[in-house]
Amino acid sequence: MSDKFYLTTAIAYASRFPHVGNDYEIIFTDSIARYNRLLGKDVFMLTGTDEHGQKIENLAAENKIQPKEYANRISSSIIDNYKMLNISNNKFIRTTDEEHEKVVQKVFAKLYEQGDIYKSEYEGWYCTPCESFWTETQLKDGCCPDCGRPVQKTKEEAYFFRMSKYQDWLLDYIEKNPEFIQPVSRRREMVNNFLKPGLQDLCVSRTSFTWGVQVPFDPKHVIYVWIDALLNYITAIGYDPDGSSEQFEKYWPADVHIIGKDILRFHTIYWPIMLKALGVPLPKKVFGHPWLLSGEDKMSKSKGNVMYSKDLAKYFGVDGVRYYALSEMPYAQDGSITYQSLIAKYNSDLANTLGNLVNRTVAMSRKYFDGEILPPAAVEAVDEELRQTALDTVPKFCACMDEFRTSDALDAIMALARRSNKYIDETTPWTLAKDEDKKARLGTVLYNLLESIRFIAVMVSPFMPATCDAILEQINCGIRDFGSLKAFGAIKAGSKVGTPTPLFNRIDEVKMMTEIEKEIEEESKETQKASSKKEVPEGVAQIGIEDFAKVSLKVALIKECEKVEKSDKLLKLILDDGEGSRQVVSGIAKWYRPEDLIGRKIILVANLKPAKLRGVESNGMILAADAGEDVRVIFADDSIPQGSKVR
RNA sequence: CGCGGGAUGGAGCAGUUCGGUAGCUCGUCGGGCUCAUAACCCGAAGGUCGGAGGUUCAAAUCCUCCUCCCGCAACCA
Repeated sequence: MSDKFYLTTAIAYASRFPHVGNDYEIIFTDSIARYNRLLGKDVFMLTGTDEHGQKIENLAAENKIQPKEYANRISSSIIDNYKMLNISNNKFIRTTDEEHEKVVQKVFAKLYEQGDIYKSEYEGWYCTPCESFWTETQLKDGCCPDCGRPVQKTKEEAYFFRMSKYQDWLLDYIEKNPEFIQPVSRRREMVNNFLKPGLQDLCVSRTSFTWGVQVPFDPKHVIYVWIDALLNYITAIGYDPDGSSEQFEKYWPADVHIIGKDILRFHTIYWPIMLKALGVPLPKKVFGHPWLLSGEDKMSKSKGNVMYSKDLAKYFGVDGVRYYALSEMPYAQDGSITYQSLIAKYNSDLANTLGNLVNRTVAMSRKYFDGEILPPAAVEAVDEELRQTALDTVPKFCACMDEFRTSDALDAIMALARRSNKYIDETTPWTLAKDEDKKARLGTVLYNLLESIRFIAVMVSPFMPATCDAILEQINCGIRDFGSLKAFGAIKAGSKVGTPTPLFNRIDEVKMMTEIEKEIEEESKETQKASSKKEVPEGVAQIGIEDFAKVSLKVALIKECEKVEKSDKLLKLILDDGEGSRQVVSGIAKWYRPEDLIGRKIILVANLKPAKLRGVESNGMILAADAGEDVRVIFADDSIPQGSKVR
C-alpha cells in the first residue's frame, strides 16, 4: 500500500522570529498535508527548527544567556506562531533534540569510517573581531556578514565530505528522474551551475565556534550546518545507522521536501549525496517554492516592510492570511503582498463571493422554510449545470493540488462559488417564495445550493480549515469526507440549517488603511527608541584607540574611473592619495556611474593588503555607508587636500 | 558571448508542449435584481500578445536578431 505521504518543510533557523514571507512555506506545506489527509492518505508532516551555529551562539552572548536558552525562546515562539496559523504538523523537530544529536554523531562517524569524510585544511575568510570563519559565498559586500568588517584569508583544520565522488552518479540520477527537482527551470540551474562544472568537496566541520554537535572522535570540531540540519528529515522519524525504527521504514522516502528556492542547492545536491553515501533511498521530490515579497521587495527590517502573520491575522483572520498566501502565489514566480491587495482579495473572494453565498443561502433557507432542508424533488434543466460544475470541480481541484498549484485549485473552487451565486439569479428563489405551488421547486433550489456549498466547504478545508468548519456548521451538515464528493446530493433532507453568520466581514479599505498606518507609525517609533538605546552595533566588539590607530585613513582624489569588465558590481578607480597614483577596485558599480565619481574626494583605507578582484589589482578600499539596501560613498570636502590623514 | 526564467487590455495571471476566433480574476462604465455582507447577476469598453525580421494559406505560439526585467553563478578589500 502506497497510501502514506511524508512531507517536510525546511527547518527554520532559530535566530529570529519569522515573518509572513517565511510563514508562506509552512502554510503551503500544511495545505498539501491536509489535502492528502482528505484523500485518505496516512500523512506525516514534519517541521522544526535549526538551532545550532555561530549566529545563535553570538545572539545568545549578546543577550547574556545560554545558546540553548536563546534557541528555546525563538523555537517556542515559532511553535506558537504555527499553532496560531492552524498548522497540522505531526512532529516538530529541534536540532538540539538529544535523539537527533546522537544520530548526527553516528552518521558522521560512519561516513568518516567509510572514507566519505576526510580531514584536511579549510581555506576561508576570517573575521578577527568576530573570531569567525566565513565561506566565500557567505560574505556580504566582501566583508563579514555579521559585523561588516573586512575579513582575511586563513586556514583551519576541518573535515570534508567527498562530494566529487558521487557527482556523476547524481547527474545521472537527476537526468533519469526528471520529477526529482521541482520547478523544472530550477533543475537546469542546478545542473548547469553546480553539477556540470564539477562539485567541490563540502566542508562539514568547524573549530571556530562550539555551539553545535561535536564530532564524536575529535571534540574540538563541531559538525557544520549541512550534516546536522539536513539529517532532521530522517532522524525525526527514527533513522539510525544501526537500525531504524518502524516509523522510518514506513514513511521514508519522503514524498516531498518543500523548501525555499534559495536552498534548493543543498537539498538537490548535498542531501542526495549524503543519503547515497549512507545507503538510504532518496526523497521522491524536492520542491523549491518561490518567495512572497512585500510589494516588489524582499522583506527586511532595514526596509521596514516586514509583515508578521500574527499582525495580519488580527485584521484578516488566520484563514484570510492563509487564503491570501495560497491564492496569490503563482506557481514558480515570486508573489507579492501588500495591505491593499490583501484587502482587495479578501473582499472580493472571501467576503463577496464565498461568504455572501453561504450567508444568503442559509438566510433564505431560514426565511422560507424555517431552516428545514427539503428533498430535491422538483428538478429543472438549470439545476444540471450547477450540479455538473460542482462535480467537475473535484477532479480539477485534485489535478491542481497533485502538482502543488494551490492558487489554481482555489480558483477552481471560487469558480464554483460564482456559479452558485449565478444559480440564485437564474432561479430567483424570492419569486418562487411568493407562489405557494412552487414550494417544492424552491426547496429543490435551496437543496442544490446547500449541497454545492458543501462541496466548496470540503474542498476548501486544506486551505482554510476553520472556514470549512464554520460553513458546515451553518449548513448543519457533518458529511465532509472526500468520497462524498463523488456524487451530488449527500446532504440529508429533513435536517435544519444553522444560524446565518457572516464568515468574512467586508473590510472598508480606507478605514483599515488609516488604522494600519497609525499602527505602523507607532511601531516604528518604538523600534527607533529601542535601537537608539543600544547603539553598540550587533556583533561588533569594542576596540581600543590603539586598534583604530592601525588603520590608515587618507583623503584621496578620484582621477579616473571605469567599470571592471565582465563584472556587475566592480568599479576600477585611479586615486591620487597625495603621494602618487594608486588603483583601487570597489563594489559600487550598482550605485555609481564612473562619471559621477571622477574629480571627487573620498576617504581611503590606505594600508589594506593588496588583493585581486576579478583579476584586477586593488590597493586599499574606499569608505562607503550601507543605507538600507543602497550603498553611498562617503565623500570628503573638496577643500581638504589629498593625502590628508583622517582620524 | 557563464546558466536559466520572464515581458499578453489599468493591475495580477493563463494560453506557447502538438501554429488556426486572445482567456480568467480584479478594476472601470452601463444595465438588472432585492434572498444576502452597498453584496449578487448580465452587458460593454479596453490588447498591433516587449521590438525588428523570417517560415507559413495562417504566428502570442516555430526560427533569427535586438531591448528591458528577474533568479542562479562569478564578483563586492
